Amino acid sequence: MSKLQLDITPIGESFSLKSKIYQSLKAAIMDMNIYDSGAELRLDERKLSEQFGISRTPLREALARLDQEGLVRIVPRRGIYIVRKSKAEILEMITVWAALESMAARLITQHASDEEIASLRALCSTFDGDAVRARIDEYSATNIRFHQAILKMSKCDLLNDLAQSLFMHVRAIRARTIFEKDRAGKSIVDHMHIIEALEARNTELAERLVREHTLNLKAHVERYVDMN
Amino acid sequence: MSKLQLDITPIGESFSLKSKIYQSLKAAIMDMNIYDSGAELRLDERKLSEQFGISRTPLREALARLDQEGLVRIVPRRGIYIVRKSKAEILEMITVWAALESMAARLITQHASDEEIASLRALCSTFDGDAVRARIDEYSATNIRFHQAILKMSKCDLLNDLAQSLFMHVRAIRARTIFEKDRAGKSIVDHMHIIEALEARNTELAERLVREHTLNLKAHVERYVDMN
DNA sequence: TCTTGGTGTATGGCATACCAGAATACCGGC
DNA sequence: GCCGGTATTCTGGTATGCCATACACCAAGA
Repeated sequence: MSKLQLDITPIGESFSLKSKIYQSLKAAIMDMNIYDSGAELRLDERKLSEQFGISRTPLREALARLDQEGLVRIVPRRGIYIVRKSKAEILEMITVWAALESMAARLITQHASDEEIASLRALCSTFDGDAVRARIDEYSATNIRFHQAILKMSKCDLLNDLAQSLFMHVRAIRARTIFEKDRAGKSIVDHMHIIEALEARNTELAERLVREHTLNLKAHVERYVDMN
Repeated sequence: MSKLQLDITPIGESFSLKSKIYQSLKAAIMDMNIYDSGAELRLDERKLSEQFGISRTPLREALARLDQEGLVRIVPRRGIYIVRKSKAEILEMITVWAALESMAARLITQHASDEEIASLRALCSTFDGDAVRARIDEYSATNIRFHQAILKMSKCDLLNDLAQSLFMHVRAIRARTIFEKDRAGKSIVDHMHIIEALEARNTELAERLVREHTLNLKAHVERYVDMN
């Protein structure tokens, strides 16, 4: 079947240099394990601009943006440093995450379709019992997708975007904590209960379960995670 | 009593040009009634840099920051425009605000001192009954301070900062809606109930009251505010 | 040996010049 | 008078160079 209409080009997006640099730097920082004690946390404008093969201006704009997002800190006439979040800051982020995601759950019970809610089961049912222990990393990815799906399903872009930007900072911690198998097992049970509450359109219960689930993570981090 | 020690200057902070420009522009945009149909929404880099008496570079950095915060939109090779938030976006902001402030209330019941909570009464008791109608603008300011005090009392900086950045966008709407005297009266009653719940350390109730109070504002805006 | 002053260097802040894409104005042909 | 094409201009993007400050190192004097 031949095309009857012009399939307009994917618009190419024509990314500017600064946005490409921004994404590249962000990815690089997030890939790097910044909580490793031997990590190099200092960045150099001129060296980076040389490595990227661009001038300092777009690089500076990208760095300024990362600075605003809290991934990097620019100290006038001192240097640019990758930020290592303190434990207190991580805990605050998890707290805010709890606020956002519980509101998302509330919205889902009011606005999402049954089909959408049902789709959450796919992000949960793949694992049960011992399967978790065997494929921890795979479970971890699914776990993350579950929470992101909830945020997205709220259909509130702002809620989703804010949570996303928080997640960026918390992901390293989250991945670390999930390794304790007790938490992984309990997590799946929590998720099932959350789905059931959403399906029952029980607004208050869904909100509470989501909040408690995340606040449990907070308590766990507070008690057991040592960040030097 | 004469000083026995040098009172070292508060270090002057030595704000950089870009941060000064940023604050100046931000204040200017917020002062301006951008929802007036006759408002000039276009900004010109070169003209602004001339008016400020600086070069384009720091100005651009300030604008980039405003762009990120959503106050301004930079369109490559087209222009820089002051953003007029859509009603949908305002509603999303109020929703997120509700999530944040209700979490703040929760934290207050757990961590704030009795004295702190009691101090909220000062932001509420000054007005009763007819006094509101007489001094609407004064009440409006107090009303705003009440909510900001709650956010701050949560002692969660992130929560406070995020809410603050949302508030910047919503303030114009908030000021407008408070003029209906029914809302002002009901608002005071709500505030009193919130304070009582906080004092009773009733976590769930305080959280719910705060959330409902803000979601009521959302419903009101959704129903009655016309933003063209 | 310790302190102090100076100098060199590294680094980000700022100014300026040029570039490329987009909108608009202008002009010629139909 | 209308349409299409070209030239000009307007605008943000990028490159580059100078400047001010913070720090390190070194030398001279107490």
